[in-house]
Amino acid sequence: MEDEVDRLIEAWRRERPDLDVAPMEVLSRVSRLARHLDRARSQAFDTHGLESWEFDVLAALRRAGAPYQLSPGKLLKETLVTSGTMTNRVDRLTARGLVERLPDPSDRRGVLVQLTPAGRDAVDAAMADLLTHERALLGSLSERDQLRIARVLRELVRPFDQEKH
Amino acid sequence: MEDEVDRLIEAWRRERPDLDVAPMEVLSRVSRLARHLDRARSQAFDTHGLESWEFDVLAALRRAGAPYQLSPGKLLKETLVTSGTMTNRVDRLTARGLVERLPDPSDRRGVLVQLTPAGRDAVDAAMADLLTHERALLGSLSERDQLRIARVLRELVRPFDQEKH
DNA sequence: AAATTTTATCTTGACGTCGAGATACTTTAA
DNA sequence: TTAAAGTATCTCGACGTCAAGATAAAATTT
Repeated sequence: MEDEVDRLIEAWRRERPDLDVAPMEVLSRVSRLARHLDRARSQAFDTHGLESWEFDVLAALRRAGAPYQLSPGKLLKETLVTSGTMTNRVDRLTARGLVERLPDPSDRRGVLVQLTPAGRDAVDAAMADLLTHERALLGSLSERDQLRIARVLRELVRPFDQEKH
Repeated sequence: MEDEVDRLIEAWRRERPDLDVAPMEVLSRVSRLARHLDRARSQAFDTHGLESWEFDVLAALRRAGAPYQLSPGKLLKETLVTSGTMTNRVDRLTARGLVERLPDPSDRRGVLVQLTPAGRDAVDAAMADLLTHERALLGSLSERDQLRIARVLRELVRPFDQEKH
């Protein structure tokens, strides 16, 4: 059974028979699937009154464990946005009462961003819901296929993860 | 060997042992890999003086085959952006001499966007280069693994492709 | 044939991100 | 101890996207 990427590849094969377009079979599907996942995520978060970017920040704090504090610098490394963006995000999350800014006791330049109880509740509920949705998406895959594909994807991502630091 | 997603999952398991985070093994890797691919694409296009969004539009026209014409409406379906965005993109590509706007002879409301020879050269060169880079990324995978993963990804994407129309 | 609805494209204003630069504080070196 | 370099965060202007609305033409209905 065909998908959109099959159409895409077929068009390129017709127009550029000189090119080997085999890599698209994997990588174009990864890109398209990711775009769809983003949309599905946004929908799942809608239920909880959260935007995707809000979840990203709150989730980073939640993962850090009690007392759910991270510096803006750590946060922007976790979420891969720039410092100007993070300042803006923390401003808006503060206005919504989901996080608060605290002075860093050990560095007077620094700030700690901390999850409020409301923020923690919001991210916990959203995360549970997100996983339910994701599980449904993977429903068609056997457990064995899931393990297989996870292994292969890890292989593909590794070079990127390593090139930092 | 571990990757960033392993770290991520481990953190969630520690903080939320009540949740089944297995779906992240596949889907978080898809999202992260896609983000990395976007960056790699941007770099590949840099060599040819193209932005990613420029390539997306030019590639859609190129795939359409001679005479490399599509309406703005068709283009925005292919590239998944809104009409305001497409107007803006076509404006800028026209300014760069990579496409031109022609009146649609069969519908006076309509416009046809056509690749110029310079536009065609640019997209052809960029596409060849992109595939070379992508092939390198997939280098570590056996052909068999590539086929396998493509098949599984097609399965995962299909529900999304179908829900439209 | 006139009125209505639909289709195609462009215009506009709001919004979020980026990236360069500014500010304040800390660390290292002289 | 003073100067220089480094680090953490915020400010601000430019840019691209989106979504709603405007305009124009075509298709459909009456």
